[in-house]
Amino acid sequence: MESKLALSQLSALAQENRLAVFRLLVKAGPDGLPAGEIAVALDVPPNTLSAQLNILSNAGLIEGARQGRSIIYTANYDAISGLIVFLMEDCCQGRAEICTPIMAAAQSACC
Amino acid sequence: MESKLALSQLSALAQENRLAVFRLLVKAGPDGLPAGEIAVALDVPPNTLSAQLNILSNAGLIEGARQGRSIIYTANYDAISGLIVFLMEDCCQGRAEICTPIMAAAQSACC
DNA sequence: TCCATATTTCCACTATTATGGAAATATTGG
DNA sequence: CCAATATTTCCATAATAGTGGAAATATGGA
Repeated sequence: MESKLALSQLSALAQENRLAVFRLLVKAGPDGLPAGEIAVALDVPPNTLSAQLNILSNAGLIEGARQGRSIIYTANYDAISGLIVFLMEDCCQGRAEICTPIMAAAQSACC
Repeated sequence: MESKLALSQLSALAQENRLAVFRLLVKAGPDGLPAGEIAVALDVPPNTLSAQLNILSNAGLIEGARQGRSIIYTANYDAISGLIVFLMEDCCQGRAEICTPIMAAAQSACC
């Protein structure tokens, strides 16, 4: 069931620190950030952050890769794309006037 | 703080029944559905559903309007638009190659 | 006014989630 | 091998969210 994934992603994002982590990583781009820097940036103890990174990672929203002593986390752009598609997919059953302004707003916010 | 609203919307959507309610109302379109029909469709007791509708409504994702004995709920398309914008807004700081495929996927899922 | 219908509010109980101290694991350099 | 650094896992406690029975409120019709 596809909605299980969407649900886990929404749950993962539905928490202040995790939403901040995700947005930080989205901003950081493909290079990502090490866990320690995220912890400092958000002022969260490393073990607490670790649990939160794990939740985001299990939901597929971020990915971690060890690089030396650090673990570098990056946003998974495909996942957020999939989530947006899931939220939108039944939005315009023949009524393009409903969804066109939504896409236009997203488009202009992005590029 | 704009993220408070986004957080309440993500929390509202991060629950099986509420996500189902929201998607049902998105599909139902501008005419919406009465609370009772939603309760039957999702097989949830009316008082439980009422609490869930309230959470979605407080987050601004749906709106209820009394019509006779029923209360008709409709999806708030502006709210979901705003949430998508919030999740996307810092996604491409000069790197259009990151966000373009995301928007393209959303576009094709929608219209 | 009285009754049936539709939905909500109140409230207590249960379940899930968040948090961070302490200890464990992994890596690099000396 | 040992010490330092980076991060995670384990675990117990605290906080938040979900659930539905029972009663309350709102509306429309006889």
